[in-house]
Formats: sequence, structure tokens, C-alpha cells
Amino acid sequence: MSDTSASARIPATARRVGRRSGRKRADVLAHVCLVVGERGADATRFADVAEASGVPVSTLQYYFGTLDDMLIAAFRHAALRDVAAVRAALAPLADPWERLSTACAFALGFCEAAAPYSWHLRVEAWRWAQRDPVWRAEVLADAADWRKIIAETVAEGVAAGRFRADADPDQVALQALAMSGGIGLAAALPDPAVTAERAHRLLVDMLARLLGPTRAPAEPDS
Amino acid sequence: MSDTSASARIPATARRVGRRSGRKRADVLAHVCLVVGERGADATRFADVAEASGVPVSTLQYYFGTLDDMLIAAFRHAALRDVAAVRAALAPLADPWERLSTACAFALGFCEAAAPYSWHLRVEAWRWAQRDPVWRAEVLADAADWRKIIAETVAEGVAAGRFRADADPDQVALQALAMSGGIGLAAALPDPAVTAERAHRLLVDMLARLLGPTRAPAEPDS
Amino acid sequence: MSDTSASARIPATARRVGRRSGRKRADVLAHVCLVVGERGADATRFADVAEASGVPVSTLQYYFGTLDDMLIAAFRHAALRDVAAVRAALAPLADPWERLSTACAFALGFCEAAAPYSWHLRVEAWRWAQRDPVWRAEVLADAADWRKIIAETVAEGVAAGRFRADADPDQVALQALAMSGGIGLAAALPDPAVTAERAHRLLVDMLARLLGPTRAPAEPDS
Amino acid sequence: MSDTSASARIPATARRVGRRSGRKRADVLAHVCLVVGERGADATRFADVAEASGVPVSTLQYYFGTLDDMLIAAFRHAALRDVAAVRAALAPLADPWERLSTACAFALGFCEAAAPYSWHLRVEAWRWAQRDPVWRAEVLADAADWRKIIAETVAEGVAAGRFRADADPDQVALQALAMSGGIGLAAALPDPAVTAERAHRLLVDMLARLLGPTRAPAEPDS
DNA sequence: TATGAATGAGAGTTCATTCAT
DNA sequence: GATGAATGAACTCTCATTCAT
Repeated sequence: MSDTSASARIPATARRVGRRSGRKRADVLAHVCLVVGERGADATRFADVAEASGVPVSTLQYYFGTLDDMLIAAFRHAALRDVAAVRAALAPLADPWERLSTACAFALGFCEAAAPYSWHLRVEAWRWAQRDPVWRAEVLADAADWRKIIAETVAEGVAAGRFRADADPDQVALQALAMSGGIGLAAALPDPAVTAERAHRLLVDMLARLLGPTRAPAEPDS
Repeated sequence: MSDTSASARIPATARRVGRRSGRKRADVLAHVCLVVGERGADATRFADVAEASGVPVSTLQYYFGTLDDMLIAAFRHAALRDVAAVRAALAPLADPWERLSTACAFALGFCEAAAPYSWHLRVEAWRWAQRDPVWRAEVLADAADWRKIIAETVAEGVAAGRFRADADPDQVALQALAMSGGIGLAAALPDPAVTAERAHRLLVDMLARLLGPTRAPAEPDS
Repeated sequence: MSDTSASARIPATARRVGRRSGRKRADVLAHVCLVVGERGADATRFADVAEASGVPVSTLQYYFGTLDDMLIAAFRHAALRDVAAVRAALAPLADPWERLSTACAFALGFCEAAAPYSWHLRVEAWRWAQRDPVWRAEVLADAADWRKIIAETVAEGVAAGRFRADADPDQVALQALAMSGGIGLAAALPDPAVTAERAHRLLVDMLARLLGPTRAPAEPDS
Repeated sequence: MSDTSASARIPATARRVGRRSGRKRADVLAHVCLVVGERGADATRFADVAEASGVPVSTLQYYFGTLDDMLIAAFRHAALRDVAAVRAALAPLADPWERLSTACAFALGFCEAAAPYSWHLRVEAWRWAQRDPVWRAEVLADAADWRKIIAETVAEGVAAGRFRADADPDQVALQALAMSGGIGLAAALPDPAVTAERAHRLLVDMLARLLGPTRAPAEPDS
């Protein structure tokens, strides 16, 4: 698992995806994410990204090679960006419940710090991961990163005596991210029954049941 | 929401999608589901379905009109089939925990009675629902059906005194289906960290925490 | 060898090359031959043939599939046409020397009955045959057809006592066609040192030396 | 014709084709010949030569200018090399039949001293010569060189009384090279009916008939 | 002198769709 | 009602070439 974690992946990125490392290459990736979010990965053409970014089609191909390579690079870009964002947001926080709540907020993608179209990108990636091993590896690595973040947070809370002593950090992380996934999807539709606020409440409520010896202290809502 | 529930949708089906309702048409839809499951909706061409089903391309168009219409018809076909299957499976069961566990098993798609590629189809549908209102309506209707099934089951258990009295059936249904979605996706990849067995256990474990006054009675595993 | 002779190849043609047998398909082949003769096989694009024949590019692909398939079909078309032409021209002739001279004239492609660009097409075919086994099979089959024609003619002349008794028909056929190839190429350039008339004379002169017990009777020039 | 013979051509080479005449340039040309032999001239890209030779694409262009210029330079390189080789091999030989047989062996390209892909390169050149006057000039000059070699050899044999007195050296040279061309092509395919050994025998056998007052002396095989 | 970055032109191929039967 | 023939639109990809260093 550590082999596929965020840090270990970076060299692979440079090796496999980036044929060229032109200065504008990174700039373009953000545009790719936007286009994929708006149109969907399958409907994303080189021409769309070219128009959105102002970079000619042939230059995009020069940067990324295949269309698929470009899309993978974009997903990885977004995934690493999101993981870095949640890590940065957690750093200054000390209280386990607060940390957990914040991590959930980022996982759900419903905070201002989250990149646009996070869930859209994730759905696209999941879809392709079902059929393409390269995509699967990307998605699993991203999932592993998130699981690690949550599991660590839970473990700290347990160690600090703030969470139920018999809680299994890995299992709780799986459950939290599973629900996060299901809710994030629903909210991305959007499903009128699942507002951002309610989504967060549902998730934290579940965690309170899993981790709290008593009810969650006070109201652990964001 | 009730307008778009399973029963209410059927006439709409006949009206909007189906120019033809012969038996051949239903046969073809099953093939469409298989092809979509194997190749993905965006990669599904008339030619693929033609080859899989033995029905010529022009005939497929004659039956369904647009490619998109054909795909929607296929998703609806699969969704209604799955909902009917879980309803049929629940009918003979009386014990609330048993009913809930069975419903979860169907929601996760990990039982023999589940149609192949259920999760694959659902991911495809979700993806398009993010951008196409017609697909969104389909997906929301399907989600509503499932929520109703779970909520009813929970409500019965509460009424029967088997579940915690203060449980909110709708909220629990949302939570259960959210986690089901997240886990189903992970398992569909497949994510080696999420086996079918573990998926079911995680889901039922959570429900036990949410609904159980005490721990779940006995071992609510499948 | 008989397996790959002209007659045995025809069914394979229908099977392998002709995806469709539209009425215009055969018409198009003549245009392909002209374009290949003018531009060369490697420089022949679908667009060129489309312009020359008036048939849209996509229709050409519908007829022939790959560009390569189209070119092979054209070569085979021309090859079979040429073989048929020489056979037809030989049929009414009785005198061995006359038959041989006529066969040489057709082999050199310098008579009115020969299709235009015969040598150009042959050079293209040879070139590809050096690297592509499919083309090689075509070229070898064509060569075998011609060898058979010449060898039969020689054998008849030997049997009739008009050719030297110890002449080996197969060897003479090889020699005649080898020189025919070399001269045909030179003339196709065109090489000013090799005019059509001189080419034919050189070839028949050699055959006279190989086959004549005395010098060739009279002047066996065309 | 003498203007374009081997010796006269060299300055033209330096003038027209070579911007650079460093040793690197010659090294690259050898690689070009190999690539053209393997892939064919039309399929030869700057990128292929760059990979084979290790010289960057832009440097190749800097050396040779156009792709076509590079290919012509390569053909001329190979042609001059082959002509020089046969001349060197003939130098120490005195017997006319031996000289002729050796010249044939080099013409056929079937001796160890012959450069690889000689016939492949020649076919490529012939093909382009049919349409491009620049290529035609190259090919005709090469043909003239060879004809001169053979014709001289024949003339010497006639003068020495070893060949038939009425033999026309130029005509025999044309016939010899014509057959050499046809056979070389067939062998380059390769045509299983034309082995290297048989090819040489066929050619020398014909020359024996053309030049021998009696049958060829002894066995003029290689 | 030599080379990497960037880009436009051009080609093959796929595929939905139209039309005649 | 069903189906094969035919075709235009759109997209990816290759590759020579230009430019700046």
C-alpha cells in the first residue's frame, strides 16, 4: 500500500505520464479537470481542452501523448491536490472530533477549499477503473491515501481517549469513506434529498455512533 | 417523488422509450445491459449491441430510436428488475433484522439473485445523470425506490420494537444506501480491500450501531 | 503452386478482400489502378481515389476496408486482367515462335492490349512484397501464372520440334521473365537506352539463342 | 551519360546534397540505408533514422535538409559503394569469363562483399525514379555505371578472342543487367523459385549462350 | 553548430444516420 | 415492419517543419 501512496507515485508520474515537462503543462492540467468536470471524460476531446486552455491540439498531444494519458494525468493532478489540501487543513487542528469532522468535509468535497468538480472527476475515474487496470491503480492509490488519512485520525483519537477504545481505525475509515462516496455521488447529481449540509450531518452522525462511547461530545457538526 | 417510483414509471416507459414492445425488444435490452456492463455506456455502439444480440443496427434504431434512448431503456430495464428482485426476496421474511440484512445484500448486489453488472450499470447511469436531466430523473427514481424499501423495513422494525425507538427511518435509509453505494463501487472495481463479505459486514455493522438499542442481536452477518 | 494460381485465388479474393460487393466496387478498382500508377502506392490516399472515381472516401472504406486491402484488390484486379489478356491473345496463335514473341510483348507490357501502368503497378507490388507476406503471396502467385504461360509455350515448341530439344521450359521461362522484369522496369522509368522496340528485340534475341538450334527463323521480332 | 557517371557525380553530391560532409554525415547515411532497407523509403521517417542513428531529428534536417534529400544521398551513397566494390573485385582478375562471372555475382548482390539491402534500396529508387526526375537521374547514372562495367568486360573478352567475335558489348550488357535486375528482384522477395545459386547460374548460362562460340567453357558457374 | 519545444497540415478510421427496398 | 447500402461528420494521431536558444 505504501508503494502506491501519494509520495511514492510522484516519480512514476514523471516517468509514465509526462512525455514532456513544458512549463505550461501543469497549467493545462487544471483546464483538463474543468473540461472533464463539465463534459465528462468520455465526451472530452482534445479540441475541447484546446479551446479551454488556448493550447493547440497537437501541443496537448506533445505534452501528454494519448488522450487517455492526458486524462489520467488530470485525475492524478486533482487527486494529489485534494489529498494535499486535506492534509494542510488538518495540520493546525488538535481536537480529534474537529479533525475528523474536517476530514469528512474535505472527503465530501463540500468546503470552499475543495477543488471544483472533485466528485465529477472521481466518478469518471471510478467508471474507467472498472475496465482499465491503469485507471484502477490510480483510483486505488487515491483511495488508499484517503483511508490512511482517516485511519490515522481515528487512531489518534482512540489513543487520546476521545474515541471509543475498541474502535478499529481501518474499519471505521472504510465505513466513513464508503458513506462519503455514496453521499458525495448523490450530492453531485444533485439529489435534492441530499444537500451538502445534510450530507455532512449524516456522515458525522454515523461516525459519532461508531466512535462515541456516549453520544458525540456536544454537536460535532462542521 | 412518488410519481417517479417504480409502479408509476412503467406507463412512462411505454410512452416515451418504447416504440415497440414485442418480446424481441426485451431480449435486446438484456443484451444492451451486458454490453454496457462490459464496455461502458460511452463505448457502447449500435454495432456492439447488434453483434451481441444478432439484431441489425438499423433494426435497433428502428426499435429504440436514438442510442441514448436505447441506453436509458436498458438502465430502466435493469433497475426495475433489481427492485422487483429485492421485493420478491423480502416478501417471505418476517424478522426485521433478517429483512434488513437481505435488503443490504441486494443493495450491494452481492447475492446470486442479483443481475450481472448491476453496479457497472449504476455507475454509468450516475455519470450521465450528472449532466443529463433525463438520466437524472431515472437515477433519482431508482434511488427513491430503494430508499422506500429500506425506510419501510426500518419503520417496521421500529414499530415492532426490534429497532431503537428514536431511529429515523428516512435518515437511516439514506445512510444505508449511501454506504451501500460507496462500498458497491469499491467492490465493483474491485478494490482488494473490500471483499463482498467484508462489504456486507461493514454495512450491517453500521446499521446495528444505528438501530440497535444494544449491540446487534446475535451476529447480524449474512 | 496450383493452389495459388489465378483460378484458385478467385474465391479467396471474394472472401478476404471484398467486404462488400456493391455494383460499383469493380468500377472503382480500375480507378485505383490509375491513381496508383500515377502517384505510386504509398502516395495513394483514399482522397485521391475518391476524387478520381467520384466515390466518397467512406464508401471506399465501406467497399474495401483498409487502404491496404484496396490496394491489394487493385493489384490483383490488374494482375488477373493482364494474365487473361495474354491468354486470350495466345489462343488463336499456332506458331511457337509467334506465340513466344506475343507472350513476350504482353510480358513487357508494350502492346496496345496491355493495361496502362502495368509495370508501375508491378513495381509497387514488388516493393511491398519485400516486407509484407500478404503482398508477397499475391506477387508470387502472379509470377507463377506468368511462368506457367511461358513454360507451356516453350514446352509446346519443343514438342513441335521448333525449339531446341534440350531446352528446359521452366528454366527458360525463368530467364525470359527475369529479363522481361529488368527490361520492363528500365522502360518504365523510362530509360532512354531501353526503348519499347529495343526491349522486345533484346528479349526475343535472347530466347532465340536459348531455344534456336540455329538462329531464330527469319526475324522473330513482333 | 558520362556526365553522370560515378566520377563525375561526386562533385555534384557535395554541391547539391551535402551541406555537411563530416564523418558523422557518412555514418548517418549508412543508418539511413539500413532503415530504408528495413522499412521502405516511403515508410522512412526522420524519427526512424533518428532512433537508429542516435542523431536528433532536427540535426538530421540540419545535415540533409529535406527528407527526400536525405534519401537521395543515401541511395547515392549505396550505389557508389557498390560500384566501387565491384570495380575493386574485378581489378585483380584477368580471365574474361571469371571477370564476367564475378561482375554478375556483384550485380546480383549475392556475394558477401555486397552491402546489405542493395536490392531493396534499388527497388525503392526505381519506384521513385518513375515519377521524380531527380531520382531518375540518379538511377540512370547508376545503371550507366553498371552497363559500362559489363560492356567493358565483354569488349575485353571479345578483343581477347575469348568471346564470340560478333557480340555487341552494349547489347549484351543491357541483356545481362536486365536479367540481373529481374532475378535480383525475385530473389529479394524472396521468391522460393529463385535461389541465389540458381539466379547466378541462370544469368551466366544466358551469357554463355550469347558470348560463347561454343558452349561456355567448362562450367562457368560461380 | 546543434538541438529541443512547439505546432499546422493531412490522413485513416469509426460511427450514427439516411434512404431505398 | 425490417434491413442492407451508402455517406458525412468528427476525432485521434503522425509527422515534417519552424523557431528560439
